[in-house]
Amino acid sequence: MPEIPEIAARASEMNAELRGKTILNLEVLQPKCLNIAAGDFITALTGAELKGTTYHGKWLITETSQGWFLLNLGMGGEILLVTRQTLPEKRRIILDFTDGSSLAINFWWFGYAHYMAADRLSEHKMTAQLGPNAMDLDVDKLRILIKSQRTRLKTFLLDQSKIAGIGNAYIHDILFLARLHPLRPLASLSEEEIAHLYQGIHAGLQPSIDKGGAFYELNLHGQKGGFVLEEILIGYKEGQPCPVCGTPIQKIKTGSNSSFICATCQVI
DNA sequence: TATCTTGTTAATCG
DNA sequence: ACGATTAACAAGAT
Repeated sequence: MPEIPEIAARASEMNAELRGKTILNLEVLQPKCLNIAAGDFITALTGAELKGTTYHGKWLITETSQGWFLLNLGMGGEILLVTRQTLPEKRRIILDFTDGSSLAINFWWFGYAHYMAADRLSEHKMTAQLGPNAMDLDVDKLRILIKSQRTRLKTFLLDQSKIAGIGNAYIHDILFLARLHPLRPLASLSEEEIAHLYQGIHAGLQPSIDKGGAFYELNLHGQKGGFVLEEILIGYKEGQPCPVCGTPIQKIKTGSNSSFICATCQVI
């Protein structure tokens, strides 16, 4: 479940370690994750030199000498810098570089590997529709976004077209830190509560950003992120005591997904 | 075996 | 048009 902390770490690693590598050839083991035919994808990127990598929401965006390479790891996956001799068992796309290294990309379930021509990045719908990165929002922009919506808080935070990069893993702690219930109607939030939400987004994401993402995702060298289970406050801790008041943490249904809350600290 | 899970889009209904 | 809900899609763990 890569969200902002994991994606930011991957972008930084790719930016530092892949820049300057030239693609010798590509192997596509799962054509359905592409946005164009596999043959066209391979033709487009063969011979391309990788440049910088940035991210927008859950998308990794790499500039190459022959256009854009965009990756979305979906519900989780690995981007491993290996060689043909050390290929991981699970891979869906492989980029072989002229220096003998290879990039093996896997999604554990859904994911996307897209190509856009150099002058057509703005036509890539899935990234063009994204809102600002969660950590780039200031409290005034957040207030304006909230005023224009009438849904519930959790739905809003997960809507990538409003705020990009928050997923259903970090959101439990973000809402707990803000002392807000996931089902709160947006329109009922006070100015003070919006300020708490802003602080919750930062306080919930920053520790993991500082540690290269969560333990359940791997970096380019197969090492786990430094943000460990013990640092998660209430997410996935059903039945354990709330760290603030001791009330057992509850798992509740919020629409089609689940949320972990402290029913004492987070009142609707 | 049946159910659950991290993402995103599309279709539908009110 | 908007919000809510559901299904679908390429798996894997329990």
